Amino acid sequence: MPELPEVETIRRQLAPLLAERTIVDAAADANPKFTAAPAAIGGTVTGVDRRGKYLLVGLDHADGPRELVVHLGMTGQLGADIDPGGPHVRAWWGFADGGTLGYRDVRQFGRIAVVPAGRYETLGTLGRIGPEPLSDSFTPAGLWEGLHRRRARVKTVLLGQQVVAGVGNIYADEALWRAGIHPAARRVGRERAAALHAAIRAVLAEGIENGGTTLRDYRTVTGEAGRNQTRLDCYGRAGEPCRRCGTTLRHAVFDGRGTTWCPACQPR
DNA sequence: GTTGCGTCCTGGACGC
DNA sequence: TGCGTCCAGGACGCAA
Repeated sequence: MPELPEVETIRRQLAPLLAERTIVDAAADANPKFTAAPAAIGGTVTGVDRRGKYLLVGLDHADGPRELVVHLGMTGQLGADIDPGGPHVRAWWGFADGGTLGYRDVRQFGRIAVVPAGRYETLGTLGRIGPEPLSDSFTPAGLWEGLHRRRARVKTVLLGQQVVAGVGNIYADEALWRAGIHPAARRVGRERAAALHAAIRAVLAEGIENGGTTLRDYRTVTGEAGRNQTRLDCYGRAGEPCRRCGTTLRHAVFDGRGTTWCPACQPR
């Protein structure tokens, strides 16, 4: 399930692969989530950026600068070696030099859009997305204010993308474990918000350093698995002893999301 | 405006 | 071995 570290890993591989190439052909699945892919035809790639979990491919186009926006959802994969006619391929783009870029997505939770550059207001979450967690715009005070305004569970707020961008289920569990905060807490003080701020940055930075977390579907552009899954302290370890205190980690569903936490280190 | 639940979607795991 | 059921979760729609 691609979160910020996985998407950033893909972005870093994709940028040199797509640089200055012109899209001359494309096709998409009938699912409306993907039908926008051909709107990139005619564009020359100017760069590959990322915002939260969204990949932003800049395009120099005759009708003005555009952006190809790709969200990988749960099982989305991008790759030059993805056969456009292969199973679960929802879209592909062909380049003037003859190569292709395929988008495969088994569960179809991803989505593709093409918009005028920088115009994200029609894209729901991306139009309201919060600060990049590894940038200076994400501060302990800003996180505290974002949490303080809300009465939802702290983990639900993190997953909402409006207080901080790019955090998904895995890294939310990991960051809350590191900060010692119960995932269902509805109030977080300034001190604990600062600890959570540091934890979010740390787990995401480590995730990027390790090339992302592969639990099942995630693969880089070159088809490799990430290495971060061996470093997880909390997510997916329910029933096992906490690495900090030895207490058995618990699992429950909060707001529809499977959640693992340590009842001793993360008291309610 | 906020919160929380249901839905989409499919392969794998599991039980019988 | 084969079948049915459950589970995973990001984003979005909708009701309260």
